[in-house]
Amino acid sequence: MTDINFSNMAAKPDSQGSDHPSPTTGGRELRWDVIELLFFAYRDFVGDADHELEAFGFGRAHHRVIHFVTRYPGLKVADLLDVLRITKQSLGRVLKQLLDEGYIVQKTGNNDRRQRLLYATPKGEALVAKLAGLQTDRINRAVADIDPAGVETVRQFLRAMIDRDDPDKVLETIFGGGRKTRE
Amino acid sequence: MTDINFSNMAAKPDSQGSDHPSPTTGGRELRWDVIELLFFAYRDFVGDADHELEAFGFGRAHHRVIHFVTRYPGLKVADLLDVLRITKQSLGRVLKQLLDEGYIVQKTGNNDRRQRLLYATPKGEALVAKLAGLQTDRINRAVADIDPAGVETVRQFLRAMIDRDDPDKVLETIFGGGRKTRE
DNA sequence: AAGATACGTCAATATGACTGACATAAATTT
DNA sequence: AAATTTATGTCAGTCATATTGACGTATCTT
Repeated sequence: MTDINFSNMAAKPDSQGSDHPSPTTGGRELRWDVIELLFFAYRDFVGDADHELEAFGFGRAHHRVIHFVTRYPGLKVADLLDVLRITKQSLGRVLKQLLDEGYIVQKTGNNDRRQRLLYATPKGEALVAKLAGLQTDRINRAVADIDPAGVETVRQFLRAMIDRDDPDKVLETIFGGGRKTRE
Repeated sequence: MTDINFSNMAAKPDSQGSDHPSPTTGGRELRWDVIELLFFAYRDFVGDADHELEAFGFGRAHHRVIHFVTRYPGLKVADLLDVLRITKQSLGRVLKQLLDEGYIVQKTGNNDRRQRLLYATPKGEALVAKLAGLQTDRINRAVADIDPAGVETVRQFLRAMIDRDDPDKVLETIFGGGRKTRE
């Protein structure tokens, strides 16, 4: 068992305690605590799904694709590229696998027949629901001691952490009634 | 301009509105909203640093290493592996680059001379402070409309999202006075 | 002296990302 | 009708980050 009690690890001078005091570095208030909490929270949050995905031979990329396709049926390839902030080529391989293995189907657009609208199959939806269930469990544990108003504050915080300058379609939906791009 | 107003994208039946009502899927309450907010919030959060890192020829892996070394001086290689949840080999290359380019130095442990304790150089600290500054700006914008009690709720939420079963050294520090592993 | 530990490194591999180029079909503009 | 643009798919090559497994060396522990 590696030696335990931080014989080496000195607490940084500017980080006087360890918790929430927003230490300063060079006169600037840096939110080390929130930065690190976000890192660890997200690490463990995606870890839930990662574990499960291994059993399917999928990775995080597959999860992101099938998740958003399930949630926003009829998503176009171009929309997905916006949301995931990856390139067509990166998406291509992952999407092809999900199509080949029957998690997603494509339908030609009605108005524009160049478009391939994406829909999750029941198989795909089941996988997404399973993964979302794991993540929901974690969220529920996390908000167990937080009242509804507090949970709304958490949502407000997360929403405010997101760039709003050029929202993609999914974000417009999330931020509800955005209609920024047209009246 | 791609067609705007969701001519294709049907809102999922179980997601009646778009915002916070915690829709249900198959009788189970799934927190789609928080799941997606976490995805977008983290995407944009790390995006800040990613941009800056390009100028240095570094990636996210470098950031994580130099960040934790700066914040917890004297961190051992083994500790870093615990925190980052990667393998020695993955860490090796990144760490070597940071050493070679003078962002980090190693010192032999006093008690145990097998250990290589890691310390950030001023150059390394400057980079970390710069990146943390960007992330702090985003956090500050996000909490601008949230009162101190609300910010504390956000911290509470993030802390509760983190696995506590086998905390590494850094987490023990963050969770302050944990001392779980020994009296 | 023997064994365990901390670290470094080698080889081979996988995944997810990238750029740039090019092809096709369908829509739009001229 | 012809030219252009758009939406998508794909090819080739590359890069960064991660993996497992094996092995070596110095050092600490037993």
